[in-house]
Amino acid sequence: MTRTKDPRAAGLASLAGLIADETRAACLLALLDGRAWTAGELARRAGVAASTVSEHLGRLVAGGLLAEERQGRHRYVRLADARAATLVEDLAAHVPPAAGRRAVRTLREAGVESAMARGRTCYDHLAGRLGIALTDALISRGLLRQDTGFALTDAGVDWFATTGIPLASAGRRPLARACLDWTERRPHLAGAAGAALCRHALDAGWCERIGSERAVRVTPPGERALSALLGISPGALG
Amino acid sequence: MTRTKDPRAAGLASLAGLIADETRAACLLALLDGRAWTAGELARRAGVAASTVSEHLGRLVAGGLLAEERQGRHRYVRLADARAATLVEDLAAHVPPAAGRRAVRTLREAGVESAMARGRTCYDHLAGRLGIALTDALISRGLLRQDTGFALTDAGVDWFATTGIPLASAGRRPLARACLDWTERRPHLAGAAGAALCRHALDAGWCERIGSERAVRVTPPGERALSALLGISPGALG
DNA sequence: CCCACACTTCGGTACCGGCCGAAGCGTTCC
DNA sequence: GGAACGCTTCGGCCGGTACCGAAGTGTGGG
Repeated sequence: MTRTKDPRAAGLASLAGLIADETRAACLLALLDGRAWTAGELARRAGVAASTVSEHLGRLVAGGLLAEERQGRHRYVRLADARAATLVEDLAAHVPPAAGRRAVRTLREAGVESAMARGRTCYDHLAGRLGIALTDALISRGLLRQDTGFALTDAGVDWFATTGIPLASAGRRPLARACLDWTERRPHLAGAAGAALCRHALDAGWCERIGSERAVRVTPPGERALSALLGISPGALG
Repeated sequence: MTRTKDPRAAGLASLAGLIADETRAACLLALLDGRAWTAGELARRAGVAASTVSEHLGRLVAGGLLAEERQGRHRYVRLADARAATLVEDLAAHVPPAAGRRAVRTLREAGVESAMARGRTCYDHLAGRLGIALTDALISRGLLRQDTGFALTDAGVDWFATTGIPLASAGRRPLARACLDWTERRPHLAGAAGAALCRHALDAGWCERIGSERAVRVTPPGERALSALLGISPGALG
């Protein structure tokens, strides 16, 4: 018999418990790129046996943080929705930066790391120096304001419309939301507008993914478009 | 020798681990009222021995979530800062609502519960129906916008100034932030502006705390002020 | 000066949960 | 059809930790 306890506290504790394991945390961080991973990929990434990660994924799915999709002998898994991604992002943003340091060993690792710092996806929006540059440009042009909160201005809504980026007013998801970048330690545009911008950038060929990682690179046409539409100089993305 | 792991994942897991215990979660939720509690009060609240809660508080302080202050034979403990409060709020907002249900047994409990639903503090800002009414009033008067994010408008900044509520541009804390209310399941005003509004409401006698709980009540002068300044009818707070 | 009180430290217990390897199951490829 | 592959289930091991009561420490009151 368990003593009469607060169910709110129990819910909070069990939710936090889902993330409170290093292996599960590593899976969630990997999945923050917004794409679907197989169980085996996550096991290799986390450095544990396949059987171990299988049990972890079962718990994360049961807890509603992940959605799964079976295809043949593969089990694809991804973050359940934008809410789950926000949860992980928010929590990760509270991790003291000192804990994020990591010794870079090989040249290849250094290359991947600098590409990630330059530009990457963060669930469904753009992050890294690219994300910061976009956010700064939107702010300096009066399309987004960050001084009194975090919201698009009317001019900002117009800009999306005239630029041809559809802003789906999807359900209850906020249009603009701040997401704290962990390499830059500064907020950048997330939410429905951030997702729309990212999708358009990939669709229109402004950016392309590098290899199978979550890093993205700005293409030459993308440089021209960003310069023309937002006055972003290519040097700002170096 | 521990295998080469991601220090980011380790940091995330250990942070979540601080919250991933029902007793610690209960303490954090109790401390969400923004005031300082003694170790004994928290022990009684959580239904565990004093020695148990003592160890938990030690871990929470070491983890940076709580700040402590010793006074004589008492150990006062409170949330370390607005960041820590936001962390707990955010996480609690993701707890499925079904987990929040709780059987109300006594008449006294029902009274406390309805008073809390009417108005309460959430760390340093106002929540409950009172918080929602304030937020709605600010939005309908064009002082706050929620449709494209969450930010004060220029008119909103002016309103605070002319009403005599100082908006300290304190450090990096955002002026306006959305906090999801767990009784109303709707966002209300938090951040520096929410804190300033709450402090002013208590200082000016618009509201007063009920007993030693976190519930607050609107006073008659407060009703007049809220009606005159924001057009909030007393009925909206019923 | 002594007792009551709030809290902490310590020893001990019980339990939960992460991990692995082996075996089992279904899919895909040759 | 058989072999390789990806994943899951199971049993067992191990470490970490939540919990308590009892004893210890320091403060405040009578």
